[in-house]
Amino acid sequence: MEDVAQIAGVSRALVSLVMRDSPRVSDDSRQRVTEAASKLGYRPNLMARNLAARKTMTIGVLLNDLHNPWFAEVTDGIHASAERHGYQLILASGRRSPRLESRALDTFLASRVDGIIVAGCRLSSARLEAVASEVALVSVGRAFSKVSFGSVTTDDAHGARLAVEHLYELGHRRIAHIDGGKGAGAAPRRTGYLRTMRGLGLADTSQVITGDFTEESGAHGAEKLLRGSVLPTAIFIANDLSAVGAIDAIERGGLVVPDDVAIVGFDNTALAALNHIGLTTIDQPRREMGASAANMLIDVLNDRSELTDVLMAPSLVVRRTTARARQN
Amino acid sequence: MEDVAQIAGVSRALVSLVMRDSPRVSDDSRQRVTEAASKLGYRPNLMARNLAARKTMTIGVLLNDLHNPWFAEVTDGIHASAERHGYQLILASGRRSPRLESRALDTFLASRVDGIIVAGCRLSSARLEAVASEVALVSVGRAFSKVSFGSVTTDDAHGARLAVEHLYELGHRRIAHIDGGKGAGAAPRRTGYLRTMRGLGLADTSQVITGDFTEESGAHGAEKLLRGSVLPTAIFIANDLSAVGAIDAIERGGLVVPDDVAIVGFDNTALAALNHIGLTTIDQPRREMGASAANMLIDVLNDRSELTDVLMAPSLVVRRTTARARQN
DNA sequence: CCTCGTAGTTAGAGCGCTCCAACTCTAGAC
DNA sequence: GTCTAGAGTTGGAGCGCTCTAACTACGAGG
Repeated sequence: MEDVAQIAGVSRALVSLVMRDSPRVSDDSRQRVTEAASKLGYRPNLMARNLAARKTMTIGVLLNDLHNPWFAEVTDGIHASAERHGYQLILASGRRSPRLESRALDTFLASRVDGIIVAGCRLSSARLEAVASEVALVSVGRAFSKVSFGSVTTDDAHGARLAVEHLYELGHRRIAHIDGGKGAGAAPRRTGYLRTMRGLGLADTSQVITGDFTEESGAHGAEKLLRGSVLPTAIFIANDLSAVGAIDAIERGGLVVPDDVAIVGFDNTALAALNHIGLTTIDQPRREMGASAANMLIDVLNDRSELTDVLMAPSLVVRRTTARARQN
Repeated sequence: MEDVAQIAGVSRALVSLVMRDSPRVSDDSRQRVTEAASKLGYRPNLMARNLAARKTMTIGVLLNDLHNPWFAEVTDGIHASAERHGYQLILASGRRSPRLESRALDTFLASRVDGIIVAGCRLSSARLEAVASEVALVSVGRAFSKVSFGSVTTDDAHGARLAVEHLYELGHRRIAHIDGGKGAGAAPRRTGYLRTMRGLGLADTSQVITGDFTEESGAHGAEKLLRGSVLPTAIFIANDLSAVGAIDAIERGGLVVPDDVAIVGFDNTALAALNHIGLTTIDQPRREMGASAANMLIDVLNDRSELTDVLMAPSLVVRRTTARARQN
């Protein structure tokens, strides 16, 4: 920086101003500095800058699992919002391990990020609260009750309701559910299903099979249903991956989707959209969730608002795995 | 840090040594410092540390597309190796845009990362070379000829050969190829296909349809083949996603996979492994590629070796979209 | 009893930047 | 011609750490 200043014939402070795009620099000086900088291949040192400025303009984003496209889309939303407001992103993957997640958060804190967004985080409420006491934090995809950080989640119960009502309107009455066990969002989807069934007067035909969001659990769940005495005419399944497993099991069992059994998934991942699969499913506005989380965080960082809990509305996406129920 | 030193009754420098796990500290002092630190909630400032130490022990990882699971697995490999050697990772997503990729690299340089790994990067050789002149760089998934940085890639041509030979051994003779156009790795896969066909004396029945690695292009390619006068009995397709599109088109055309047309994909993504799809494909050792790239980089950073070009061996994964050719 | 080596510790000079207060220099108002 | 405002610029004091070289004990060796 010193050298750039010397070549441009100005002071170090002026170079700093130019580098930060300050408006209080004459065009003449600006150009001289810019030229000197590029001639020397000078590039401001971010660490020194952040250290001196006492802020980093970066947001730490902790992704639970890079393998799940859900996170990619949430990140897209975060990215868009952060970029618009001039914030940098630094990503870290927890690789499904709470230990790694915790360590990544420590790194964020040590790097003095201005704020943190955790997506699908498995960490305990207490741990997150400890982190949130040092820096603003927003959780997306998982809600926490009365805590010191914000959250953005989908209304899973409502999504379940959309799925069941869609099937009901198609004439289905025996609607089963393969759930996601203890996974994130599984509980509200399950209770949403049960409550809607009850509301429609179908309480006595409702049936929940335990699953765990994997393809295999979907297949097992479907097989279990196929073996039952009364076959359901439709199955609402807690996520797309499980739904694909279920479809597979059903077809192997010699039945046809959607003619014999209609299927509704959850998440609307790219998987569901594949033509070969064409899964009817419940969409979560993932990009918007990411953007909303980032906006909330940035607003808080600039003292424009408080951290809150945002609930997003899911929506039904009809494809080819649901059809009108046959008379039977 | 000053406060911690005071409470522990030692000097600032000693606190620094304790924080860095230096062995030249007595157990007594170490404990006193540790206690004082946790009492004060003190956490070393990474920026200040890196600034003073003139190294960051972090590797910047540029991922081209978070949506593609290929990158997640490569990252897993990088992560494992980096962790073992005490390096941090900072991830950035280029979101398929060369502009964003370039900007992410600038951020890495400004952050003074010790090294950079780019995965599936779309940037020009010249741009990467400019970056590589400032800091060690390794490219994974895309090879460059005689340049100043390392690379780790799969032997795509060999993979293509495995695919074609597999089909040949099953009795197929009319084997078409739907390629990946200008995408990364598409060219060697195409030439590998052509060369193998020629080697097997099938030059006159070889046929290349242009694609672009998307599902749609696979479907279009298959439709084009279906409209042809002589239907191939097998198709080798440049990646799994396109292969799924092709299967879809073939089934919509009233034909059966693999009985009427056998299909081989490339990449062995999770998609291929789905039971509902069961795609025969060519596997790339993605984790190993990531680990290899990280190892190479770290070795170079510690002056243990030079940057080189590593070629990984792909392998055939047989599932249910290939079968013995019918007599016809 | 006096060196000598070693483990443990320390002061102080940076690392490369931002920010503040103060300064200089026009140009317009009177 | 003086005064003032504001634009443009400057020096210097940090930001929170590491690192070097030097210093202090303290027991072993002569």
